[in-house]
Amino acid sequence: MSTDQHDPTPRTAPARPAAADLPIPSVWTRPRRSRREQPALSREQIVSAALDLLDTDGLEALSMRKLGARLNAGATSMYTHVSTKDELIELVVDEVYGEIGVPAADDPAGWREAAARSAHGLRTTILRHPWLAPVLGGLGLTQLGPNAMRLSEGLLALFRAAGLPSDEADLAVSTLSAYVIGMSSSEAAWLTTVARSGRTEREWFQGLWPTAEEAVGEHPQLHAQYTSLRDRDPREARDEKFAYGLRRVLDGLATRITDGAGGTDGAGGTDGTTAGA
Amino acid sequence: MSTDQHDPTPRTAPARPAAADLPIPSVWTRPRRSRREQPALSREQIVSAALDLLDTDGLEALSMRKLGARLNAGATSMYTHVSTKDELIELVVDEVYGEIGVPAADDPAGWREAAARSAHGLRTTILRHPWLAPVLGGLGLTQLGPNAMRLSEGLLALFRAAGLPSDEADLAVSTLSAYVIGMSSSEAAWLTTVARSGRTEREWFQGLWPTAEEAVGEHPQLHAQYTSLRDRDPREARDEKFAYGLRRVLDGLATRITDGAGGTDGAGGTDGTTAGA
DNA sequence: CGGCGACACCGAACACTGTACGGAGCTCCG
DNA sequence: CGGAGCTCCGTACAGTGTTCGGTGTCGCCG
Repeated sequence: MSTDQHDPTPRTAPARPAAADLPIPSVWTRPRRSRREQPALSREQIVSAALDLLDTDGLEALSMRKLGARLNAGATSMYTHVSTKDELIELVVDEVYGEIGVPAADDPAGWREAAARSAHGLRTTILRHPWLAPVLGGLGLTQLGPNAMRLSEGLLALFRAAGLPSDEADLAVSTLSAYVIGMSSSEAAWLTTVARSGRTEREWFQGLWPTAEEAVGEHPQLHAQYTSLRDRDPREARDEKFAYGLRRVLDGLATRITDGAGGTDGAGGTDGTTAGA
Repeated sequence: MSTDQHDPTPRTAPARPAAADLPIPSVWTRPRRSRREQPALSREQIVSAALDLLDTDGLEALSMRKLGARLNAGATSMYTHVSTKDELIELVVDEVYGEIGVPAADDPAGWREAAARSAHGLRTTILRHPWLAPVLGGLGLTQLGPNAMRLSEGLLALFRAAGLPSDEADLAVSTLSAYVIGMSSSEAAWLTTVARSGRTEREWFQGLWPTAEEAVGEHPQLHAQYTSLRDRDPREARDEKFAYGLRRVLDGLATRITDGAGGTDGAGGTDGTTAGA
């Protein structure tokens, strides 16, 4: 082959020795391979390196300089492929959206299982990349990346196939996503603080106990809740909590699907309009 | 009176004119009032100034230096009252939690309206302080601040009074909160980007339209959804979307309350365990 | 009443951050 | 052979959070 595109040595060799003392620039010390036929830095490369950095070191560890270093590139070289750090993060977010399988819309009767599968998929993705939690909070559900769109489209189709009219399918997707993102982000935040402490989830919880017990003060319900959590496997408790809420959300959606649909929604009382204080 | 504790002049007067030209330091130009009996800087003061800054200029505008300037104090003076910027933010978050009314647990039959009221309260608080969205993503639901605890306790009591056992009341509260936070954060994120553009919500949406139409590409459901949103009042659409999801969540919780409770949960199929891809 | 420890405040400094800009090296097209 | 155009990068700027040493002032104790 004529291309040596994965050359292990840094591309620009010894940087720049000011002006003098450089060891005779010969053909051999010169960097090889053109820049044109293999630009050495690509958007995908940058995005995947950023993802790596985020997953291993967390959100605040991602800096353009560190990212550049990891790619044997200068700090500002990224800006020819990505216009801003925020844009880069949006790209990375869509990248991880790609991990979530798109549900199949066949079998209308199986909508519930399919929706549950997507929900769990979204959750595991968030837990695998906990830095998503604050980022999603700043980005919202309305994503324009191709992978996010594929997923939305699939969910939309799923609820359409289950019998909802198109407007309501949108509402249903948002409801489900909001729940999953809300719950999973909270878990991710918890896991992040635990991880930062270097302790296990259980150790951290028990270390927190004295503080919590005092803070819980005169609140009997909270106290009961905390004590009952004390001797449970935290991870199992989280799994169960997520599953419970998911069942409730799906139950709520089911009232609009399995019943004679096309009703005026209703079901509740005046939930819709009463503003809270 | 001997104390002039709310002196309108800045405490450190004209900052510092280098070395010369200062107008003869006499007894009269000296700052009055002791530091001991009115420390001039208090935690509450700092927190409320920070809240102000956050509400008017957004999350990234909050810096210790700007905060200090607003309080006529040096940048690092905050650190005697607050150990870290993150801690400060936690305090501000609990402060805004205080805006949300705690539900009353009397009248078990009215649980649904009460829960809906709390949900709307949480939502309006998040929309009033949109910087909460990314912050909550990094903090999770488990808050130890007094106001957050008051609210949790109230919600817990509400579901207990409605007939749920204590473990399940916790699950119900989490479900509801996750939905509300997920949905409202998404709205807040949207509003933040809109606000940054200086346009109205409608203008921004219509300006986005060409891009969106292209990005939507081959996805028919998404296309339909976007076009149907095109001629609606965005704010009304958001309100309706939130209300719809809230009804669904409350419907789902209702299956565990108004029915013969104490069942084995069930209702769905295998929602609980199937992991997603 | 004098001294002293505690305390609130602050200026300077450190190690970083995102990014604008100008220039260097390169390749391809005319 | 001369640009045009592109990628890459060093430098620089205007910030950031936080540490540290110092300074002035207070209440308290002897």
